[in-house]
Amino acid sequence: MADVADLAGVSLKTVSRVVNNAPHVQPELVERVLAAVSELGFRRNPLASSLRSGQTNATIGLLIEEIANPFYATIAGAAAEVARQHDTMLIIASSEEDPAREEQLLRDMCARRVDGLLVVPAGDDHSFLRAEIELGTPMVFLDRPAGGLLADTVLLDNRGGARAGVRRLVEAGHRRIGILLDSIGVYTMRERLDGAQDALAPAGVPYDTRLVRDGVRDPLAAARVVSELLEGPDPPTAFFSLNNRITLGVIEELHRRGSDAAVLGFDDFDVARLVPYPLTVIAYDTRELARTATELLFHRIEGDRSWPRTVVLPTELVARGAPPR
Amino acid sequence: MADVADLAGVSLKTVSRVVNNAPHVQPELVERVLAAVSELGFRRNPLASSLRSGQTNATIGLLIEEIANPFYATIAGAAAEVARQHDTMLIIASSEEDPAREEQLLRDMCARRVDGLLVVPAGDDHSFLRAEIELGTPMVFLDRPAGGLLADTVLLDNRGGARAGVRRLVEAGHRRIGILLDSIGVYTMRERLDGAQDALAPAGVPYDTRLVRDGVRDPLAAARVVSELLEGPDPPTAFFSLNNRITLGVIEELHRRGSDAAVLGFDDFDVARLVPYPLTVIAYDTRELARTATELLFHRIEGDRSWPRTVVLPTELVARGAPPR
DNA sequence: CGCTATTGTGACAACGTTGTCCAAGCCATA
DNA sequence: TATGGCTTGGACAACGTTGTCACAATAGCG
Repeated sequence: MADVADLAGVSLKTVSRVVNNAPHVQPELVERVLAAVSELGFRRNPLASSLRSGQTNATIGLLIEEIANPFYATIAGAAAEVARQHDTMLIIASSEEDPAREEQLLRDMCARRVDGLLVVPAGDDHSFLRAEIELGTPMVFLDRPAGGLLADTVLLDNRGGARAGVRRLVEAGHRRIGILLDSIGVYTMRERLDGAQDALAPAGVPYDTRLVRDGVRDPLAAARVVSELLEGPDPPTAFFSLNNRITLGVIEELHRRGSDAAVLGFDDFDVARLVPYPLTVIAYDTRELARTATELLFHRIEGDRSWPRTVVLPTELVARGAPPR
Repeated sequence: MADVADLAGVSLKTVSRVVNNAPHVQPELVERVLAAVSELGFRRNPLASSLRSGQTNATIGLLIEEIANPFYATIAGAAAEVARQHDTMLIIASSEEDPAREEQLLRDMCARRVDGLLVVPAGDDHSFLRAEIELGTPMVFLDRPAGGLLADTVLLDNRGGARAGVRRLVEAGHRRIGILLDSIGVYTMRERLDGAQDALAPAGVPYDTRLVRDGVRDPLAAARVVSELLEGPDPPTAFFSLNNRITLGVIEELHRRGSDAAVLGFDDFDVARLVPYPLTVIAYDTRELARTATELLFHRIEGDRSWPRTVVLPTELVARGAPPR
């Protein structure tokens, strides 16, 4: 900047004024400075700028579990889009579901003085962020609530969606429903399971824990569990899979066996149309989830200091897949 | 930091030494400083640090077309993983295939003094980056080559993969092959098309431009084009779709019609196993692509100043999908 | 013509760090 | 006791920028 000032024959401060479009600079000087800027290829260093001004550095952080997962990729895409509308860069970090790593990454982002933070929580204690929040870094949690912290949160209606889906199964006469889930340790899974129970009880269908299988991590495991349940005594006539990875495995196995069990799956997926089996999915708008959260974050960044909000977005039942063979 | 120094009763510089694990500080003082640090909740500001030291700021930038696209999401995931191994943060920005936006984002990232840049090019002129490269910001291009710039590049063997796939179709006796592509303006599409021609010519199969359809943007369009070709005179007996979005549409339409045309698709996709149609895909390792590029970038960051390299990764033919009904 | 507004410009310090350099203290050796 | 080396701590400037303030130049007024 000093070089530019020398070349243009003005003071360093005048250069600063020009590059910041500050008022009260003679048009002629502006011209000279701009000429010098482009001659020297000068570009303002936003880091130094935000160091001095203490103001925003036009960066927000997004913490997710795993970028390569389409759910989080969609979130990242929507967040990036909103960020871009606010001329803000997005830093993305993956916690890989590891609470220790999550804490380290969040601290690191705060140390970088991001303007705000979007967090899909992995751990269940986020009280270490309280100091940051009080220090003025706005944060919005999405998909899952923060642990031990009152903060803005945007969630899906996991429980309501599961309740509506299972109610439909029950109304269709199913009394034995196999339920497959990834991990009961995850908030969304617990909510979905609670929703299923909500729907069973009033219909007088007993909640049979032998039909509920935790720890189903991938399609292969799902296929195996379906086999077990179908070959056991008093097999289920319907399956409720609590995420789309599981749904794929369930369908594959049912298709292979030529079974006609009903399938209800939480999470939609793009190729669902192509799947050779009829199923009902509990769908939701992932982009909307992220968009809502990011917009809330920018409200906070722009100074909204009102009481923390919790927003719950609706889910929808959708019929998918090819009709049975 | 000054507050910490006061509380610990040492000089500011000593605090700096402690937080940087510098040698030659009395263990007792280290203790006092650390106590003060945790009491005051002090955290080093890496931005100010890198401003002063002029050294790395432990951040690399990744420019892709669109985060929500699984291909780019996978790239981002692999890049993030390698970055993490180097204790480096990853900034991700989407160009949305817009060259002007690409230029702006790349300039912005350079202004933020990232340690290096990973770029999936959207535009076809990147000469504006020459100044940055000379200024010492390492860059690696992946999936597509940079335009008008000699730089490190990691590519897939698009042409070879297409050649091998089409050769197999030809060897199976197909003489009329419908080819569907997204946009001839994209480098990878041109390469794949060239590969197809490479395989047709030596087998004496004419390259019939009426069978080549550009501008097929989504599965629906692909289905429509398949219909047209099949209903036209002298319909194709095989289809080569140049990306997986198109493959989905092609299969859906063929399945609907009960056709038994052969399908060759560029790009693998996770649910390919479930697809109710036999197909051959040209697969490749997206994670490996990104990993190779990111590791090359870190070599450069760590001081490798050798001549720019171009790495081409192989593709593989894989049989996928259910056997015909 | 002197007086005050108004506008344009620049000197200076500060943001939070760290590199450089010097000084003080200590010990060992001659 | 004097000399030298080694360890440790601190003063200072600098990284690239901007906020504050003061000053100079111009215009407007009686």
